[in-house]
Amino acid sequence: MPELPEVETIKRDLKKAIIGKQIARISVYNPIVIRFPAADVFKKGLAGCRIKNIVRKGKVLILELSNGKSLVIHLKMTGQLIYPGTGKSNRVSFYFSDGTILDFKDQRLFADVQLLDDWRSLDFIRRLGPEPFDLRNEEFKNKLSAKKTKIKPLLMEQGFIAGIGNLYAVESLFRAGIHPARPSSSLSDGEKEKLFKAIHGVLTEAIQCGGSSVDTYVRLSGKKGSYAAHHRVYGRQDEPCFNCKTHIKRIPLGGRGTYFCPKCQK
DNA sequence: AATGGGACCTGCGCGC
DNA sequence: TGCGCGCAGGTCCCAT
Repeated sequence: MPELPEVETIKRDLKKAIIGKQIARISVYNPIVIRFPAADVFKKGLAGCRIKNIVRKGKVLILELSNGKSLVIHLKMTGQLIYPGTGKSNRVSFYFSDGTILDFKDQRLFADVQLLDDWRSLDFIRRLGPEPFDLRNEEFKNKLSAKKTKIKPLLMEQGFIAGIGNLYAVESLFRAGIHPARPSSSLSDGEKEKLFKAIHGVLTEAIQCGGSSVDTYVRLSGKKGSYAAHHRVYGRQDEPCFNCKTHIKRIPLGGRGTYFCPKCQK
């Protein structure tokens, strides 16, 4: 699932590949994924634009265009951007004036794209919490103290902190040795700091690896990210903990599969 | 007010 | 072999 490290990887890949390129035309194979505006307006609004800059906010990817508008893309779970593409996308293909193609694909039809005048005024963006790498330890501690919610669903809340999903929430909590169902406010100062460092460590390493290719995630080139080999708990139900050999448990929390070591995480 | 659960979707793996 | 079911999860929406 594309979370912060995966979207950041795609952003960096895109920056190297398509900055300055001009969109000549667009093919829409399934208009449902175009959230705004209507498909014909979307196509007309993009034709002739150049890609000026690419930004990431949480899990959202923003392509800033030469006409001042922005293409806002959320990959949700199975969205993919492929470049150079073939035009054989199941959702949308962007044809550049140099003949190359950017394919936007999606298996489950959850991902969406929209063409906006001002991406900063989009509700979802405005409600986002701080970027993990912009957040300071002290601030993070205060935010945790103010909440009584279970820590794992809280970390996945985009309005609390931006970009963390199920996978990186459980990996961070394992590293910090914290049980995922602990109330946020019950964490000691030391635990809060440990968690802060764990989040930074996990996200940093995942970005260095180009993300985690579980399910359908691939980089812009179509190649996989390599961080899945470093997962310590995610998807490892009933397998032995790398630290203590205890079997990894899976419980539903926040409606999602939550993996943890019952011995290492208290 | 905060929290939990279902809906949205489709491919895959499992058990019978 | 083949079918049906559960699961995967980001976000929105509704109910409690």
